[in-house]
Amino acid sequence: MAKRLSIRDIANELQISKTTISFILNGKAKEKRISDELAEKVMKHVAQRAYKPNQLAKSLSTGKTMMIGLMVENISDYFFAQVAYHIEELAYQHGYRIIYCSTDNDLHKTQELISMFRERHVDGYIITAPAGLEKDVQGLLDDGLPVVLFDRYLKGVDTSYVILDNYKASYDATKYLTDQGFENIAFVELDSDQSQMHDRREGYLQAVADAHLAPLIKKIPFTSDFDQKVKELVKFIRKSEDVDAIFFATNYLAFSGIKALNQLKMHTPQDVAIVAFDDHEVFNIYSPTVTAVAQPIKKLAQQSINALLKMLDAKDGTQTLEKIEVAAELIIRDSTKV
Amino acid sequence: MAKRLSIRDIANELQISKTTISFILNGKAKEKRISDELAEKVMKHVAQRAYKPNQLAKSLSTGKTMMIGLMVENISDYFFAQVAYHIEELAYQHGYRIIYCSTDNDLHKTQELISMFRERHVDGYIITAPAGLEKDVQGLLDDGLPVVLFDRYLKGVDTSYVILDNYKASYDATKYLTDQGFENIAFVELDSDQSQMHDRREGYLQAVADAHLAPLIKKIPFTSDFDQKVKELVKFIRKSEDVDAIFFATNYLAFSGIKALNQLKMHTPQDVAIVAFDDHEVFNIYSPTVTAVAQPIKKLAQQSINALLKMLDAKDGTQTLEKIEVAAELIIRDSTKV
DNA sequence: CTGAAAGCGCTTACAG
DNA sequence: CTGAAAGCGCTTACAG
Repeated sequence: MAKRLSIRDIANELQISKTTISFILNGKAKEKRISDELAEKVMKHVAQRAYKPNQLAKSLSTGKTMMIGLMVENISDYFFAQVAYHIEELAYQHGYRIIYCSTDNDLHKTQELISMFRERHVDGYIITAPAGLEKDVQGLLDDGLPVVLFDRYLKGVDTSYVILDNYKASYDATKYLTDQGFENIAFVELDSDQSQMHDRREGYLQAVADAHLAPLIKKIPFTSDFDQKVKELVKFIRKSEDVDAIFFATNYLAFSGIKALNQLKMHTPQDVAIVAFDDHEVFNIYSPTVTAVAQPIKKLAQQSINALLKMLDAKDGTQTLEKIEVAAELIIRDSTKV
Repeated sequence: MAKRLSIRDIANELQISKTTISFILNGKAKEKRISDELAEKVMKHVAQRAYKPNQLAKSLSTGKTMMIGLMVENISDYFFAQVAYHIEELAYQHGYRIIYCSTDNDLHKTQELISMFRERHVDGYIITAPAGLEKDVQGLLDDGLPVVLFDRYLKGVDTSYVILDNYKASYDATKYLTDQGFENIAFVELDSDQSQMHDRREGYLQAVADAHLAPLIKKIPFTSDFDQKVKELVKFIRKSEDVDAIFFATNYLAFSGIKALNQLKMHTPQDVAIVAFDDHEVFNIYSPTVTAVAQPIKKLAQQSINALLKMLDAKDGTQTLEKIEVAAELIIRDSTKV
């Protein structure tokens, strides 16, 4: 293994001190009043020798790693994978690298991952928090580590967050259904205790109430697998004969629902209309195409990384928190045509 | 920001040397013949003070970071996201952390990412290589850095790889179609120059030839977006009237094809049967469900990380390379029913 | 303008 | 069995 060049090698080759080279490499030539010629000479030589500073050593002495820890619920989920992709891209442009992981929405696993990220000294965090993570996030903040909550916030934790305006998005989608004349709109959700689920349910309830209709909520166990969800939904749909529209709180639930409807030989939108929260590329492929509440993924990614960069740039004490609720977009397709 | 504990703090608190503590923490207590009592006392104190060694410092002095660089084509793609998820899990169990990135199959971007990973001193690499990366991978190997090629190999680069047996998988799927009595089987692929595309095409060609049928290949530009692909396929299908089955070389192509068939109001499998390379959860949801060549994702992930760990463990000189071709599984569903 | 020196927090060869 | 010391490759306060 070829020995890597160190700053000392460069210093020796050029017969000047490491200090001077370090200053030049870190853009402090002007500030330290180093002559332009010298700076240029060094830069040229460094480029020619293809010298790359050792980031490990740099991090050890500066305390910054230029790494951001991104904890999503599951990196293999379409929504999170997309978000991760964009965040990676944007972070990269600002000199930051991303290190991801999947929390599986498991509190214990997430706590372990945080402690691993701390050991690795990541500079900042973007987290889709499972319920119960309040103390751990507060712990990070107390130690001066910036955290941006993503997709859901944590009550009582005062830090930046970027979430969808779930309440309004859900309200609007439901109202769209009532406006279309649907009268028995069911809401299918996960029995999880997260802020976004809660807000989606509330939006639905309000819109139904505003239209003087009766709500009907079906909760599916969070831990059930795909086939179990389908089974649950088949049962539910079968016994809810008068339901004329179903609003699924996530796209995965919608997939289970579509499968269930297929099994029941029911047709969309003739027998029952459907709307899904969270768009998915597939919704636009099969017919009927599926009406969906689309999260503006790029925008969410952008806002998150921006919020974090702002905290990262802030000198101690001047923290500016950003609490952002991004508006969703209702994409109307064939599954709700009347 | 609370000052973190260092090994020196622990040493002071316990009135023994850093050396001893370091030995104990690294499981060398026995080897260094440190008394059990002392070792236990230290461990207890470390646990109680919640001392975590600084990985940065550790890495700087050992030269190991316990990080693996995982470069996939696109982390937001279903297949790669799944693989990444499993690799992360397995690596974690062996004390390694994963740092991912997406190459977008772009040579230049990939080269940059490699150089970024080198700066970060990752211990090993798992790479889905874009065409033309031969020299860069060889460069890593020359510097003693282990590389496992994933999903596709690179001709002339002698290192471990884990790929699907694309040729056989493709041959078998095509043979299944000919056995079913289909006589005009088209093969839709991307015009990219990667080993796996090449092997899939060859498998198809051989199976068609073996059945004394004529091949029909349609190449779609790699850079086209979804709608462009659909358009191309609509044109292609319209003018290829006698085609009775289409074999798509990737699941994304299959999605475009399904959309195209929908636009043409053609029915599957009555008008034309379809098979997709790479299974997708959605293939089992909509009807007709889609026959697919499934990559055993978990197995691929497992083999890859194993191959890498083997190289990582090897003392210099005793490298054991693994060149693994994993068998695919043909999952027969409704889209090819006769 | 420039350099010698201390320090970041570990590991480990060496000496006893 | 245990410790003082050098070293990993940077940065930066300090001195000139």
